[in-house]
Amino acid sequence: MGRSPCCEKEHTNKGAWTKEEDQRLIAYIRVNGEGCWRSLPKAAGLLRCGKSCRLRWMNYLRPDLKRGNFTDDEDELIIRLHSLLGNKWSLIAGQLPGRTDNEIKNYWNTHIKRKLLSRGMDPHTHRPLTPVDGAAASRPAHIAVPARAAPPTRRDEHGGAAVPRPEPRPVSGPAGCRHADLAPGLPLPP
DNA sequence: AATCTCAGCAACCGCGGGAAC
DNA sequence: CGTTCCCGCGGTTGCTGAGAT
Repeated sequence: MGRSPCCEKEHTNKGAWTKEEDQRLIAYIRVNGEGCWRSLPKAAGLLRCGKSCRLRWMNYLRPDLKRGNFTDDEDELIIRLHSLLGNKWSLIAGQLPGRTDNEIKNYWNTHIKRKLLSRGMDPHTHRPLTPVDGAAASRPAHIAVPARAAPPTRRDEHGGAAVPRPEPRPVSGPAGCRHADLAPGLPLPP
């Protein structure tokens, strides 16, 4: 019943991606487009599970990714969307072209949380932390406000897995797979 | 100069929804 | 109609490098 036999998890690599793996994945998707992640690794000659390939492509290799510091506008938009949607990172990412849910999630946890706390706002409820005045006064002691200048350190190397960003290039749609792309966008409230 | 601490980020894990048999 | 499987999402982990001591 059901479908054909499923993904064998043995004989798959884990951890950081190598340049060669990246290039194989890019090359395959350039030709065949996104989608059918389960069969992709085998077809592309990768010893990875489809899930891992999808993640790598979506979060790092996609040509339309921005890969840079978030602007103040983006910050504010993320904060606003988070107050409306909660931790629906994929929905929030849908409103920020070139940004991924994983990137936004990481950015939220490392930067925006602190930003809100320094304003005296609860990052979860988006309400003032306590009735008492002053942001710093109400900040929990264990939560540090930007301890460092937080320079825009974008480690393009991670375990030697980084690869030069591929030049932007339209990718053909899912080749025969059922799922559609993420909905184009949510109507933003006034 | 060496060591320690912590921020930042890529990648993994587990689960739920929904489509394919 | 029930079962199986794929896809995508959110949460978490672990590694790396920069700053502090």
